[in-house]
Amino acid sequence: MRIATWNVNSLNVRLPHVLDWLRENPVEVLALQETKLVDAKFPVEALRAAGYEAIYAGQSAYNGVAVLSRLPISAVRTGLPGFEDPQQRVLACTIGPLRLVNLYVPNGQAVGSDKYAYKLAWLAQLRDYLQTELANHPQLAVVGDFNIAPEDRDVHDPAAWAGQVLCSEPERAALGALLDLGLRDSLRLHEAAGGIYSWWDYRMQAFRRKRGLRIDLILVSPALAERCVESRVDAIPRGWERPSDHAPVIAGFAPLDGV
DNA sequence: ATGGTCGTCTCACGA
Repeated sequence: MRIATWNVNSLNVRLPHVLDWLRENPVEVLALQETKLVDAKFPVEALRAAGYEAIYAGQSAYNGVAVLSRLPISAVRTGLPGFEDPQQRVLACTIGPLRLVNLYVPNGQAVGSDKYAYKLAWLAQLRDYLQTELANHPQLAVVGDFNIAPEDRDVHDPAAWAGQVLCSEPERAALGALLDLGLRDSLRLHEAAGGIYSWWDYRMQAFRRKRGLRIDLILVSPALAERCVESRVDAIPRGWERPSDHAPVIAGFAPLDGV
């Protein structure tokens, strides 16, 4: 089973890329962030024709998360329990033996800003939620745009980014608290090298200059980590015409235990 | 050269 996550920065604009990518990479599950679509405008039919069922939690203009799956989806929930929020950033579901939590973590704008405080509060609530999900679902994957580069090897210029939003110590500590639950960063199960990124700013020709950050992650529970045989970023779509600023991340698993 | 680009609810804001 292969799963993937991709911040598409408007599914309205990026639907052709998603369909093209799925033709080449027919993963069982694709989690999307920043769909920026109200639910009434979600392209259910185009995705069904491509072989994918969809669930989605959208809003106008900002945020929005969705899960596409070749297999039936059940036990759907949106949002963080105990955290009232009109921003659509969390979508959890069960697909066969897999429990999936799809996240669009707040960006945080700048260290010290109101949005940064919201990000840290959100991440603290997320930790409690994931503790519960992990207790209920041993085969748990937590995927999405985390808007945090875990370590300096995930940053093209760590000195320039030191202390900045996406790299600050409180953000990394909040991510560390998720890892302390027992979740593992799947890419690091297989790859120790730096220079692997999933997001490149649209400005300054950052992609051409290889100036990126790895902020899109697939975290896996211990039972999934044992079965994880592959995890990588597919940077190719970032080079397509009119791309998202993020690339898809893929993880592959040996057959999972049935539910 | 202290910006530079995208997407959207577009002359402003969020990322």
